[in-house]
Amino acid sequence: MPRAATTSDTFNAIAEPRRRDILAYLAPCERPVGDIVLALGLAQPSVSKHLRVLRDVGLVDLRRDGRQILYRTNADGIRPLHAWASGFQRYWRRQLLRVKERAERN
Amino acid sequence: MPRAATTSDTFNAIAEPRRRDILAYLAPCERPVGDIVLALGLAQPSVSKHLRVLRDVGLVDLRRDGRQILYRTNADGIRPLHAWASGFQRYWRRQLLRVKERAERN
DNA sequence: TTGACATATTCCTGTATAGGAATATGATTC
DNA sequence: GAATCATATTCCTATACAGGAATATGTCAA
Repeated sequence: MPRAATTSDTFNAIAEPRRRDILAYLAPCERPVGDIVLALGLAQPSVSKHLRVLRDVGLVDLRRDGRQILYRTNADGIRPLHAWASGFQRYWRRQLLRVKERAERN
Repeated sequence: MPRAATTSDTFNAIAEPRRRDILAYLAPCERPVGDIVLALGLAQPSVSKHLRVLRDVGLVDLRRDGRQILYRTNADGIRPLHAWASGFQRYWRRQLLRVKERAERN
């Protein structure tokens, strides 16, 4: 079996560096596709396809405005990722504590 | 071009659900490979290969103990992921604030 | 309606897998 | 050293996919 489908898994969606770039670019405020194309220097179809994936997993929302389509990040979509990473924090603390203790013992 | 290599990118490494399972299992304390195999019900070669990837991107460390090899999560390896996700938090707050304001206005 | 603009969707291809099976490496005990 | 236990590494195959090119869809203006 190959890798899991990007469309079904948020983690796979953000595995692609360009999609992370797009998310970062959209984070401050919503933008039309054309702006993303110019800002990141990617081909328009490529951007559209990445946006499609991000949309399928709920990482971005869109809204039509005349000829343009404005995209924006979706807080709820990103939250699970943050939650997952945060879940390890208490273990990090424990690890850091251990390191500290070892240092003090010597 | 296909997706980026799992070995070069932390995000790709955690894109695989089984690797996330392994990380979660290792988070509380270090474990030999055999324990992971039993706990997650995966084939031994499969686990070894996943551990290889996790190791290459610095998400886990290992230590030999006789015949066994004990693996443990590496806090420093996971921190960048958490940092990335956290970077969006201030925008989430802004979004949540907007939602709240709209609600109060109505 | 015709054209121009903005974005989305095929179609095609090379590539990096993930899993299974078989095998190799390494360490321990007798 | 031989047998055994624990883990790693090939080799093979099917598959999802990212990018490029071409095309389709949808919207506005004249």
